[in-house]
Amino acid sequence: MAGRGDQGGAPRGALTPQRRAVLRAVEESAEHPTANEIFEAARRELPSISFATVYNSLKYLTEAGLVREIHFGKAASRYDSETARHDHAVCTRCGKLADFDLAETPQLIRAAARRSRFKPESIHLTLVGLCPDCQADG
Amino acid sequence: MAGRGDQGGAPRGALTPQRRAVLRAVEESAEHPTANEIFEAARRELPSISFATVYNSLKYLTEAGLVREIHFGKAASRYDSETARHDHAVCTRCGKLADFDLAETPQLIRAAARRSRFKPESIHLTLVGLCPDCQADG
DNA sequence: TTCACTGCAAAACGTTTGCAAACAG
DNA sequence: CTGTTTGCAAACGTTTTGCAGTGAA
Repeated sequence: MAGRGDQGGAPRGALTPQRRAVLRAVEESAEHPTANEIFEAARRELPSISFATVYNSLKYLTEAGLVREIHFGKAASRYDSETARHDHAVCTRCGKLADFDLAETPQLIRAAARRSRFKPESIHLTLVGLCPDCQADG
Repeated sequence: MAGRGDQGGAPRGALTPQRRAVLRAVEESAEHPTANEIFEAARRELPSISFATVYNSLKYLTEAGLVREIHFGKAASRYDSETARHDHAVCTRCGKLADFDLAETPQLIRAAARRSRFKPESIHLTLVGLCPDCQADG
């Protein structure tokens, strides 16, 4: 079945319309979207896109370094178009995920490596607390 | 169906044989076990224990502060009987998860809170790299 | 009797995979 | 052709839930 025209064939190994739509969905989302949210957004632009393609595209984009995958707890993965190293803060009340950057991470990595005896590659730092909005709402 | 004797009835709100078996499984595991591994270990001691009970018990023990749940990436949750605040290191080669403790976390929390404008509650820090064994195996 | 806890089975959730169809090169 | 990508649907692993049965209080 199938084959109405939009689907199928692709250029060799690069930015297909689907991948572009997925990338745009990540870039244009203010928050850090989940695969599901990306799917919905991409579908508005490319109604025939499938869930599997969203996942394939995210995998491709992540490996290509255009997008970064973030995890916290057992919740669904979220995606971030800011690919440089940075830190996260999660709100315990509304669940918002914010980016920030700590200047002292190089020393931090060295200290952590010394203590753990691991050969360091990267460090993940997440602050858990109340976001500014939730602090205000009481 | 059922009711062969081991299952069922329980004291009001506390350490049942099942919960004790689950707690022991976490404490006696050298590594940080997954729910599945805990299930297998607990079953050796209490053959009739079910998966659901392991999850219920882990939830109870976590809320009671006897056990701590740790996540990394999209892998299954792992459990840790060391409940004091501490940091983790994950090996990119063999997947081993090690504990360590960074002395400078209070300053770190303050710096992160200042940068993110969140009201801090806790901080999660994970070093990603090569564990000592995998460094040796080259 | 009441109520928390157990065991089972099925459901739910996010994610991955197998496969046929559809192209680009 | 060959090789890659898509869409669909079904499978997967982890975790949660509904429900009946059980026993301590």
